[in-house]
Amino acid sequence: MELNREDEVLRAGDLEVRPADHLALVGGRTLPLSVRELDLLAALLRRQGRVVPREELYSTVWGAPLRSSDRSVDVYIHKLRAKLARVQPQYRYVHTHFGFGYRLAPELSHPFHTDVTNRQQDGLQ
Amino acid sequence: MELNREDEVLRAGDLEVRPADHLALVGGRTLPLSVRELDLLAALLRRQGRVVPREELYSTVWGAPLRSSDRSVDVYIHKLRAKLARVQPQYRYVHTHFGFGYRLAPELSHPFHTDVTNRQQDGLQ
DNA sequence: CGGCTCGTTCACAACCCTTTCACGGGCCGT
DNA sequence: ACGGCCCGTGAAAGGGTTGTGAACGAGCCG
Repeated sequence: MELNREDEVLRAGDLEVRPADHLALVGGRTLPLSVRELDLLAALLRRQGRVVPREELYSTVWGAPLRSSDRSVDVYIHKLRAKLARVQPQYRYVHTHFGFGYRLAPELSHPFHTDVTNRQQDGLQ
Repeated sequence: MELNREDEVLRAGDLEVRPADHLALVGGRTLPLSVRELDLLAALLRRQGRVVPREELYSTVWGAPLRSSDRSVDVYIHKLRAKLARVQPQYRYVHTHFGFGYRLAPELSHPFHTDVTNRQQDGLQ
C-alpha cells in the first residue's frame, strides 16, 4: 500500500487524480473508478514515464507479493484502459512493455509507433 | 550477460537508453524495443565507436558462444536499424564492418551516396 | 431475500518475440 | 569479371505473454 499525502495531486495529460479524495478527473469531469482501479492508476501516475514491473504494481496496490499465475494486474489495466478510452479515445495512457509491465504516459493514439506493445510494423501513418 | 548499473544512462546522438528501466528514448520519445533489441543496442552503445565482432555481441547479449551459422545478430541489427530509421531517417546509427561486425556511431545519412559498409582498413571516419 | 457492485479467477483468443530458413544482392580476393 | 563467402531482408513456425469477456462468490443495501 502507498501513503496518500492529503494534498497530493497526480496529473498526466488531461488526467488528474487526488488519491486522498478517491477522485479521478478527466478534463474536469469525474471518472468513476473503483478502489482497485484508482489505486492502480495512482501507482502508475507516481511512476509516470517509467516501466513499472507487474510485481511492483501488485505489491504496491495489493500489498502482497505477486503469485506467478495471478492476472489481476492485467485485468485491472484492461478496466482502466476501457474507462479512459471511453472518455479520451484520442489518447493512450497505459502502454504495455512485453515481459515486464506497464508504463503510463499520455500519447496520441495513432501516430508513429503505435501502441500498446512493441509492434513490429506500424504502418506509415 | 552484462551488468546493469541501476543508474546507467547510455547516449549517442538523440538516442538515450536506460538499461535498468528497459527503456530507450529518441529525442525524449519512447522507442519501443523488445528485450533482445534493447540488450543489443545497449551492448553496442557501451562499445560506441568501436567495431564490435559478432562473437562478442552474441556472447554478451545471448550469453552463449556464437554458432557458425547463427544469423541472429544480423537479424536483430536489421530490426534495430528499421526502428531507428523510422524515427530518425536522417541518421545512421549502426554501421556494418564487412567480415567483422558492427559499429555504433550517429552519423548523418548521405542523401546521394549510399555506402552501406565500412572496410576495416578505412580507419576512423 | 433479490439485486447490485466489486474483486477474483478462468478460459480462450489475439498478439508479440525469438529463432530459423530462404533468397537475393553485396563485397572481396583472385 | 568470376566465384565464393558475407550480409540484408522478408517470411514463417513455435512458444510464451497479454487482451478480453464471462463466471463465480462475497459484501452491501433496499
